[in-house]
Amino acid sequence: MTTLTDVTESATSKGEQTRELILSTALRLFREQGYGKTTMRAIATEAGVSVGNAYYYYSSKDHLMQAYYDHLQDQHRDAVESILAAETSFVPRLTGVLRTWLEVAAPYHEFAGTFFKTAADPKSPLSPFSDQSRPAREASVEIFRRVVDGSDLKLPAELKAELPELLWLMQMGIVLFWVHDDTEDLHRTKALIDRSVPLVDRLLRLTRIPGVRGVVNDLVGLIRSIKP
Amino acid sequence: MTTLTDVTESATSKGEQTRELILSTALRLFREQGYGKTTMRAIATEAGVSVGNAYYYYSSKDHLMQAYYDHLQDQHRDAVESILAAETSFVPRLTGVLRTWLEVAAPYHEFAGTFFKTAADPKSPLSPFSDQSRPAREASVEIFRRVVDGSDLKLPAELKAELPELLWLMQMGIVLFWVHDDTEDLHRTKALIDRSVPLVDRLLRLTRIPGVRGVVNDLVGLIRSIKP
DNA sequence: CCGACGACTTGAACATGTTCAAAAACCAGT
DNA sequence: ACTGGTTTTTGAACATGTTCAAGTCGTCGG
Repeated sequence: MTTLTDVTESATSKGEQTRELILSTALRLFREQGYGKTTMRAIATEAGVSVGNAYYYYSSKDHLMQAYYDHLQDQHRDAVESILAAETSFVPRLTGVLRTWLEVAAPYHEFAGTFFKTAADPKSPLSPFSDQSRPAREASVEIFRRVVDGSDLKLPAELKAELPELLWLMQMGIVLFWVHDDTEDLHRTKALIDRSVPLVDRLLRLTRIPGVRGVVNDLVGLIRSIKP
Repeated sequence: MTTLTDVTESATSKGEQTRELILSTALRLFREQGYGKTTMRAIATEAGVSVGNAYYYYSSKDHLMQAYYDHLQDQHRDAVESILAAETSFVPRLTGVLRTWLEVAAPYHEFAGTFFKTAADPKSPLSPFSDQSRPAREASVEIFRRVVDGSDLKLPAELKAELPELLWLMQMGIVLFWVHDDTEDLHRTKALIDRSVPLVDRLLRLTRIPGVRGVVNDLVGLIRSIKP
């Protein structure tokens, strides 16, 4: 299991070291006092650099969040590996991947609200639909593609091709639920995952019924038509 | 069809007049130059009051958006009346209600991005899931309840009871799509509405198939369990 | 008319994200 | 070691949302 300070591990050149120092300081402060209460001045002071220097490496406070998000993605990708290697049935694969996200993101739960606030702005590079977050998005969809491909699911090809993106969308929904979930130990979000995944599984198996098939095809067609 | 300046119609006391003046000035500037570029100072100057005075009536810039949102809701509720009165089949009823939203909100399309940015913050009173926006949300769900109840849809009772909230959620999704839609004349969002509504209709009719019925019941159960 | 009380209004002051011109540090190439 | 250029660093200045102590106005009981 990786930790936060890992971000400094791969530091090499002088400039890179400063960059990583600023990032890890920022993330620590975000975690300790929340995003809103953490000022750029505080980040700079704690990191032992000037305000302007922080802006030299991160052109805005939001970009520090972007960096955090990328870091989170990496952690999730790594943490999910063992599940994808060991498990072959669809339900535990998907459940595992989604619950792993919760674990990885847990330390930042409170701060995540502000993150998604920024991400909701279509003009922000942090928007999950923006061009700039395409790499992160595709990396995330890739995880779900592996969930599907490595499982015992039998599905019509067109649906199987779209499914990873749909699961990614499902995760977006769960994340939205998560940021609003202030129950102890996040048990409502966990319950949502544990109950919705089997439901998805049953829904997918329903596509064998002829009457359902036509609707699903239209649905896939609709999704294709609105995607780009 | 009501217009923006209507907000001043019901003005009575001195204070109320100033309040409405500030709001209409703010909305005009938001529309003309976007939310970000409109400063509180500009609003105050244009309205002929001091900055502090604007804060006396609206405790933050976000609250001016909240007020805008309420205004939008009212307009939508009124504009939808004729459709609900004239039409009895489900598809045109729902399509009409959704497209009417587009028309009412159109002048604020660009500014809406910023609106949903704020609304995405779980701690913001503008969040569609917050306590403070409960009245607006319930009013909106009420519209969809009328869409369902006044239509020729035949559905199992449990599903019919949950459907209005599901349609409200669908509208949230469409709005999310809308804020990202920068095509000419919003034709992608319109296409989404025109194609997804018949699909929803067909999906709902599928619930008559016994195999589907069980899954739908579980789905309704899941939704109920996570609602409060 | 007086005074007092609340509603309203003001603008300067504050906090914080961001910019930028200048200084410092660093790094060849000679 | 010197010089020219590039990278990095600095901190003061700026823009803008927000607060607040003080002022003004309107009204109502006496």
